[in-house]
Amino acid sequence: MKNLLKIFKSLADPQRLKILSLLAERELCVCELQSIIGFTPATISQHLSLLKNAGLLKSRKFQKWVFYSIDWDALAQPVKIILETTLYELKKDKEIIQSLGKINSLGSTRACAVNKSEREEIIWK
Amino acid sequence: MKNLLKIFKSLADPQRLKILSLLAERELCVCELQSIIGFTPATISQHLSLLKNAGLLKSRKFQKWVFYSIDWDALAQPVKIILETTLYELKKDKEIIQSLGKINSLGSTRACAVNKSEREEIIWK
DNA sequence: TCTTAATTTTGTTTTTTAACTAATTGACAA
DNA sequence: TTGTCAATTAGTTAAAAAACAAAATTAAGA
Repeated sequence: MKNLLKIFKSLADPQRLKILSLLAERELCVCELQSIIGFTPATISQHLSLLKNAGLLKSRKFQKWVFYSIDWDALAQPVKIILETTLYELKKDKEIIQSLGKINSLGSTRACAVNKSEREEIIWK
Repeated sequence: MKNLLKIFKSLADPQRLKILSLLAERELCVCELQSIIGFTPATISQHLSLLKNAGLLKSRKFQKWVFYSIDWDALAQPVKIILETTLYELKKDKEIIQSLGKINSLGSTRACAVNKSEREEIIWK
């Protein structure tokens, strides 16, 4: 029960649902998430470590940045089902749609976006 | 998002997961739930109204008692999937198994169990 | 009608959670 | 090595949640 409980606690917050929806699109670093959903870097970092601790996310360091993404491979089947269902539903939400729209307008001049092609060759840890 | 959030908040508590697992077996009144999982009637009642408010439960009055059960018919498909997956997983949990065992040893001499056959003819509201 | 039993509501206390600021760590660049 | 930027950790505060006891409500039964 403890594992499931951790999952549900991690899903029981609007900011974290937003973060998950964004990470379902592509990997993002803390500063990108911050610029999309607001709050301080510390707050975003807290949400991310909570989600990671629940087993939903993985992260990797690249240069100065830490990139987070959904850890699909590590998810147990039932959790995968719950997360997929949730993400599918969230795509209909106005506020989520708005956030997703901001991903594309992040701009490629951001420091963390400059070495994109190089970054994508790095293996996940 | 608000609806899903309500669902996840309602699932993010060990007592409520236990209550849902019990109600997945059969309808139960507040006093039966109380005798299985403990806490005061007021606390049980609070958990039940929170779950009902999230749309997961329905209730009906029969004589002195209020019987609660899972409102499968009213659940939207994605919520149904999430709840089914969750209940399936919870069946493997030691603590949940223990609680489920207590359903059968509730005893038919309980006041609320005496008119069982009569009760089951009453329509849900 | 009056009493009793089951449940709910109200008010209170304690714990947990979400946010912030400030201090620390880690990686790179000057 | 030193400075800078990204991220994390630590410490604080305010809000939300979970429990309880006590009072209010509702339905039966005396």
